[in-house]
Amino acid sequence: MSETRGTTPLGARRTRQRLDILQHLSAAPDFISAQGLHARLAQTGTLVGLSTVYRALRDLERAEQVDVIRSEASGERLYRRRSTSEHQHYVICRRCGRSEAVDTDIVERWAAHLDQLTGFSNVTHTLELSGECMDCHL
Amino acid sequence: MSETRGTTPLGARRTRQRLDILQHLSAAPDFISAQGLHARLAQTGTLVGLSTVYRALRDLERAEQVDVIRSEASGERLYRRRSTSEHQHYVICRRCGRSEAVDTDIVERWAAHLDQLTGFSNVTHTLELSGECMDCHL
DNA sequence: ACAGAAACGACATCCATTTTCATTAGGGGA
DNA sequence: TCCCCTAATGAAAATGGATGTCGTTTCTGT
Ligand SMILES: [Mn+2]
Ligand SMILES: [Mn+2]
Ligand SMILES: [Zn+2]
Ligand SMILES: [Zn+2]
Repeated sequence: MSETRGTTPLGARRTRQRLDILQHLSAAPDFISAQGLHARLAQTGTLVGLSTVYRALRDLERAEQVDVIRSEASGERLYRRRSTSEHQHYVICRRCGRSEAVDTDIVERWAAHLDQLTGFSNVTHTLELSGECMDCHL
Repeated sequence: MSETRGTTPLGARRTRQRLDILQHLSAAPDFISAQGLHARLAQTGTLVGLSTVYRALRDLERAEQVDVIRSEASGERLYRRRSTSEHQHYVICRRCGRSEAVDTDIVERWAAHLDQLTGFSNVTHTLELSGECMDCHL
């Protein structure tokens, strides 16, 4: 009882749609929106409802399986499958969307002291970096 | 010719609405949304169209007169008049919205090297901090 | 196989922000 | 000061990402 079987990770059922979504998300090299992912799935003949894509991404976010940013350009939330168990920060190319993980140890260490520095408790941070990748810069 | 008179800052006309908006925004101690500001103006009998508030805030943002964050809770963009000429980062209380400027020199210096560290050009950053202020923490 | 619950998906709805467009009113120049 | 051009305004409609609804489908443990 209260046994966590490898077959049922976190109360999440394993449906054809969830698998397809996770697979296509993992295959995407960069951040992608719910709608973009839905379009990709459709292209390859994988029929998944848009609502389902939104829900699956929301659940993946809760399970901390993805990093999320907000596109300044389109206003969409963009998702990327995490490579490590820890959250990461990325530089995203403003032009083509290419993303690259950045070493933010310095910032993380600084952030860890914020509770003392600010008088606020349970301080969390959001850090997004954008620039122009070498291919797009001129 | 091509003379920049003090009377015409940046092609922006000085209307009653713009002045009221800037005044009320400056009076607000914390971050406030377009709709919140619009409501505040209405309360004090200052009639300004909601579109006008949105437009004025957009222009203030372009002129770098305000710092902007995105409320995770309401999804709104929140604005705060800048006290200095440089951009700032803040800790915002998740519960009551109180905001406090934070010294981010360390991060700023780190960010200045990102072009070399990442291979991206013109790297800009977004940093948002949220926590619970002393009044709200239990 | 069965039953209860979770997931689907087409569609409706929400809601912040933008756009439209007719009207108003700044402000530089004469 | 008066004119004119044009930016600014605002009511209303449109946009668009995201979430809610609800009847149907599909898991999964027993
Ligand atoms: Mn971090
Ligand atoms: Mn900064
Ligand atoms: Zn690029
Ligand atoms: Zn508080």
